[in-house]
Amino acid sequence: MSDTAATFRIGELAKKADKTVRTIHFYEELGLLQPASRSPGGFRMYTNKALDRIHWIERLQELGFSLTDIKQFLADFHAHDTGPQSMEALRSFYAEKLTETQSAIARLQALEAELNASISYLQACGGCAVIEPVHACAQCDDAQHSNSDTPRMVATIATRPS
Amino acid sequence: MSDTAATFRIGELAKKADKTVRTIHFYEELGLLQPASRSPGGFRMYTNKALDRIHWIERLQELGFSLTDIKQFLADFHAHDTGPQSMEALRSFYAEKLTETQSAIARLQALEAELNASISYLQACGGCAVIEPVHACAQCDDAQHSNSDTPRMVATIATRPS
DNA sequence: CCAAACCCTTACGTAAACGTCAGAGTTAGG
DNA sequence: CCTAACTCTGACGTTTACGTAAGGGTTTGG
Repeated sequence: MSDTAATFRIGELAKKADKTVRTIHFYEELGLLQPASRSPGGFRMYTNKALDRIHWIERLQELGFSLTDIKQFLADFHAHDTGPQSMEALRSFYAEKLTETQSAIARLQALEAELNASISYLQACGGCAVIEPVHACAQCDDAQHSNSDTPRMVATIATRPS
Repeated sequence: MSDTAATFRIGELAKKADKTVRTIHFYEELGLLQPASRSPGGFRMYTNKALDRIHWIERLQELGFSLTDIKQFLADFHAHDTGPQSMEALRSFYAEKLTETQSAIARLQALEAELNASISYLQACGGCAVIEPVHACAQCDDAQHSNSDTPRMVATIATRPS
C-alpha cells in the first residue's frame, strides 16, 4: 500500500494515476474523491490514498460500473455507520457484480467460439460464400463446409446490400 | 436461416428483433440496414434478412464494436469487389476482435478472482477492517487474514472520507 | 521580485446510441 | 368511406465521462 504521508498537487496525482486533471476534478464533482487538504492559496493537496482510490475506481469501471453506480455505493456505504453493516453493503455490492462478471465472461467465451468458427470457415473457403450462396461455391464444395453449417456471423454478412 | 420472402413493416421488424422503431431508423441513418423496398405510400418494407442483419449487429456490439466501427467495416467490405478480397477483410476484422475478446476475457477473469478474494475476506472478518485498520480487529486477528493480505479492493475502500 | 508553470472556477462542447415529441400522411378493418 | 393504428420526416433532448477554453490567481526557481 502507498503509505508515505507526503502531499502533492493535482498535476502530480494526475501523472501518477495516468488520468487528466480534468478527470480528477470530475471525480470530485461526483463526490468520489476529496483532496486531503487545500494549500493556503487554494490548491488541492492529495496523499497517496487518493491514488489508491483512483485505482479502485478504475477497477470498478472495468467491472462495468458507471461512475454514478460508484457514487451510489459510496453513499450507501457511509449511510450505515456500524462496521458490519458497511461491510455487508460492500460484500453484497461485490457479490452482485461477481455474478454479472461471470455471465459476462460466459457471453464473451461464446462469442469467442463464434469468432473462431467464422475465421476458420473463412480460411477454408476461398471467399465464395461471401458473395454467392454457399452451394454456388465451386472450389471447396466438400465436407469442409456443408450447406448447413455456415457460421451465422459469416452467412449474415454474405448478402449484398439489399 | 430465416427464409420466407414475405415482407413486413418496421413495427413488426421491431417486435421480432426486440428493438424500437427508432433504433431501426437509426441503423438506417448510419447505413447499417436498408429496407428491401417501400410501400406505395412510403412505408419501409423488410424481409427476414433484415432480422438477420440486426442480430449480426447485436453480436458485434457485444464484442465491443461501436456502430460506427460496423459502418466502417461495411464500407471496407463493399469497397473491394472480388470475393476473396472481401472475405479477407471480414476475416481480419474478426481476427482482430478475437484477440481483443480474449484479452477482455482474461481481464474479467482477473477481476473475478479479485472479487472472490474480497468477498471471502469480508465474510471471514466481522467487518472490522472496513472501519478500522486490520490490526485493530479484535475478533478475528488470526491466520484468516493477516495484516498483509487485505485485498486491495477492500483495503482501499476501508478508509473513511478524508 | 519576476516569469514560467501550475492551478482555480465557471461553463460550454463532444461522441455514442438512441429517446421523445410534433405535425402530417398511410393502411387495414368494418 | 371512416377511423384507429401505424408510419413518415425532421429535429431537439438525454446520459456518460470527460475535453476544452476563458479569465483569472498561486508557486517556485533563479
